[in-house]
Amino acid sequence: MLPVTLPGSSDATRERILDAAVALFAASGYEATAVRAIVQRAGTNLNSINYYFGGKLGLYKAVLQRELERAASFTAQLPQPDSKSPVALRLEALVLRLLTLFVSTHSHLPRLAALEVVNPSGAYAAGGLDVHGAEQRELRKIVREVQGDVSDDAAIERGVRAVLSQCVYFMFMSDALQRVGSPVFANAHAVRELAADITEFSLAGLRAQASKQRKNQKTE
Amino acid sequence: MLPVTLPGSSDATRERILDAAVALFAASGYEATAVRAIVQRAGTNLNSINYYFGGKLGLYKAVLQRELERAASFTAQLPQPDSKSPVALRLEALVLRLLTLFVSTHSHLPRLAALEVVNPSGAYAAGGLDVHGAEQRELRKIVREVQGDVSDDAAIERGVRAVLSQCVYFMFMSDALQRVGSPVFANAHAVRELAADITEFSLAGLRAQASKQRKNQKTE
DNA sequence: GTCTATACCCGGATAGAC
DNA sequence: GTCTATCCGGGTATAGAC
Repeated sequence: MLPVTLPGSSDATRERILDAAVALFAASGYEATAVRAIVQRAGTNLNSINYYFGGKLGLYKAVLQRELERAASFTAQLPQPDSKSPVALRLEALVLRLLTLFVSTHSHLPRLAALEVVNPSGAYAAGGLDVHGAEQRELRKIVREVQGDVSDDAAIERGVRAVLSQCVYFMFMSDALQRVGSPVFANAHAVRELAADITEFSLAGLRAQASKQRKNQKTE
Repeated sequence: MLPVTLPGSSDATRERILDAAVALFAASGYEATAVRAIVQRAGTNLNSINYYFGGKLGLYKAVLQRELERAASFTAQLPQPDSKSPVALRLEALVLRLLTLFVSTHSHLPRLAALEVVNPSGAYAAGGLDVHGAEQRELRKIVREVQGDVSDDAAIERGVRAVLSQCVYFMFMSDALQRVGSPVFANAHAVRELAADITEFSLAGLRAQASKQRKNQKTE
């Protein structure tokens, strides 16, 4: 057994490797990044990755884990409205939380996640967005609330998909949009405006879905 | 100069290579697929790729081009409503066209495009969705029409993004959803239902955006 | 225990001989 | 058109220096 992930072996070297690795993995994906490039950027020896993480895959997993933890602790400190607040407010807060996760310029998580969804590396078997399980559960709750009496499981799924897809869009596209030169979200203000817009759009959409459903149920 | 893309050098071998390549590129992406795997699948010699396409990259470009042409000729023969039809119908037809492009199980284009957007290979410089320029232009037109008098450029952008994001979602996610075991769209009927749902949702959303805009303009 | 230098083996792409 | 050789870069294992 190698001293791969022992928390006791905490070193600055380990962190330096992680910092270098997350940037390169995010830039080019798992397969395309060479360990030699990582150690060069980190200023360490070729074997350091093997020593600290047991190999390239171990390093990759450590990178993903650290990014997930950071993102979780970040969203945890975002303002969360009271559960008695009106749905509109709660939805807007949730959308903002999702967008912050997906578009944040200070984290490499969105890029890593996008790469992982499109081209799973096997590091996370069920590579999906189950990462954000808490957010998804809350979204379901809100959708059901807006749909009211007509909400069956299928209707909820449709609503969740409609809202979520508008947010995930930026996870996949923010880099591509930037590349083309489209207006991106530099500051927090722009993100808040976007969240408000998506909320407005989605609330109306959800209600329309529900009223359609109501009509269909009558004719049956 | 090598006889790389000359239409005259048409051979069955060339097509066999293309068929094998598109499947493998779509499965694993450009970098991850080995030339050896392609020729093995095609039943040709190792050097055949070099001979017909001048190299791996040349083959990849040829694959993309062929898929794009096929997709274009396919959507061209989809029913297109009269421009005098009500917006709802035109929007639904457009959404269906987009979804067909993004979710079609008989084409590898969506997967290739998703890979290319997230991880551009340089084969297409402005790697975006400008591919579907015609669809985007029509979408802008419809959005402006729904928004009516309050539509400025920014408002149109917001509307287009909201509708488009719901469709592109499936380009990125359909494989991941399938992997998790979520209900996917096996038949054309399911896709039509989805298109109807997205249209319903989006029409309501667009109108809400417009009325919000109207209110804002008053208070200014 | 932490870091370094080197050697190994594999697989990929391309080019040249036939 | 085909087969073979060559070269390169990849990740990993080993042995040794601090």
